[in-house]
Amino acid sequence: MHLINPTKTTAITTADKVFEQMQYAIVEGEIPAGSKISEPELAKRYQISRSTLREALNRLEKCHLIERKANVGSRVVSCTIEGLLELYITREALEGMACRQAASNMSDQEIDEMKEMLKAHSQTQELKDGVAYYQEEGDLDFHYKVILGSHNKQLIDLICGQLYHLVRMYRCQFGMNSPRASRAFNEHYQIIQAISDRDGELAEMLMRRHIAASRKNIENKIMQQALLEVNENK
Amino acid sequence: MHLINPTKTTAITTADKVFEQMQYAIVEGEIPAGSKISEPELAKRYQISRSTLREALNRLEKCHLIERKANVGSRVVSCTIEGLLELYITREALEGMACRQAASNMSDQEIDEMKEMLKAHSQTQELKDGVAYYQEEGDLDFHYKVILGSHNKQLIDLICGQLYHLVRMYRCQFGMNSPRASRAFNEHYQIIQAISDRDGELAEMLMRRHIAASRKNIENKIMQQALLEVNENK
DNA sequence: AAATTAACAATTGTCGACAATTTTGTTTTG
DNA sequence: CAAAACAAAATTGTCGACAATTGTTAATTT
Repeated sequence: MHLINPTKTTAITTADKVFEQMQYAIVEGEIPAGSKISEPELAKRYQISRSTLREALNRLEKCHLIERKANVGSRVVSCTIEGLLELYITREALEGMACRQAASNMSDQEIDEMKEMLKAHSQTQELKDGVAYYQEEGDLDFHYKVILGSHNKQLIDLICGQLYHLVRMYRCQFGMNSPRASRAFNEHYQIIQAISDRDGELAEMLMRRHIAASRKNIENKIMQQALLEVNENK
Repeated sequence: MHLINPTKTTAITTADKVFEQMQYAIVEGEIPAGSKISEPELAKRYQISRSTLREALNRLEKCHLIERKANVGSRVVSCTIEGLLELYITREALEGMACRQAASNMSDQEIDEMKEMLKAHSQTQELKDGVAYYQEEGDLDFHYKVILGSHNKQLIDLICGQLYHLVRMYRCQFGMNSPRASRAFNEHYQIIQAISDRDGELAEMLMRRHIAASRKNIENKIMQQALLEVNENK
């Protein structure tokens, strides 16, 4: 998954590096969701000046991982259920369109590569029955390829550059490395087929259903979790 | 149009104010599209330090009006035809979904207000036959109301906070304050009707067609312009 | 005692200076 | 003469200090 978790990153400046570190820390909850950010404290922790830290904070704000108020300060975004649903609605719109565009704009070679990737993932999944691996890495990998396949810079930047950090954060914080793998796999296969057939309308529809299904799956999981907690407390 | 061009803004800090000034300057082409940004020069022009200017630049980058490269500097984005089309494709996806959500989430009162706004615009249009006014202000106003009506913070932030500055920039730079007013008006009316009927599916479809029509209109206009230039040069 | 005000501490915003990098122009070399 | 290597100038990135604002605690007033 070099696209999301690259060992060799494009980070040039120290602000970039701190940005990446903080990004992981926030996504994984090491810096807790909803917590206030103290500039002096973090500057000390990362051994940089406040100016550099603020530069990093600006980038975190760009991908919606923190929120700033003038003269008050920054907070890590909090992971609410409403926020999660809003995020998935937005993904449905953007990735659906990206998928439609991919059906028009991907080269034959790109399509072939994606088919092979899916084949490889299917084997890996069977061998290790490593559901977690497939769901986490494979799913993201698939979506990334489709988005990039749209060849639409605006869409690519919005989804990959901004939304997906939030997506990963929600996945981590709500502990969603979970199943739906086999069904998702079939859905992926159908989507590639539609792209391969250059059927943009169908491709968009399938991608939207795929994401909507994922959203509903999560909704159910959260419902169950809530019910469980109610039962424990009585 | 207080939503886009508020007399009383929420700008608190000086970086905010400079950001707003530069935003207008870029949208209206006073700072030319594609031009390099010299931090020392602009800091002098706005009578602020470079740190403050860089804070403003970060916000401009957030709404995609400038692009930065590490150790190289910032450039104002350039208005290309491909960029324009990509922008409209993205709008189609996002505003379509926002419209679907608006059909679910707008209150009856909000819907009534929007109906009245449209009525007012229709009268203004007839009286002054001020096509330009309607197209420029009225159209943006309508779209804003729908987007806000989605009650989806993610969508609202993406569209209003980021995309629309670019939309205005393209409109300014390509000189698109032009007709399509009467047809657009009917389309607006149909969309409100669908929202009022709580028919999200139809509302989304109509909004997408509305934006796609606008995109095709622009495509044609650019085609003609290109043809004109070819004829002049021979 | 509760509420208001006043002083204080802490945090954020802004500034000017220095360090690192890129760009430009010149010189050198083949 | 073209290309590569070097030197100088300009630009960006980073730093620490000061100014302005906010949040908190203590004192005052009703």
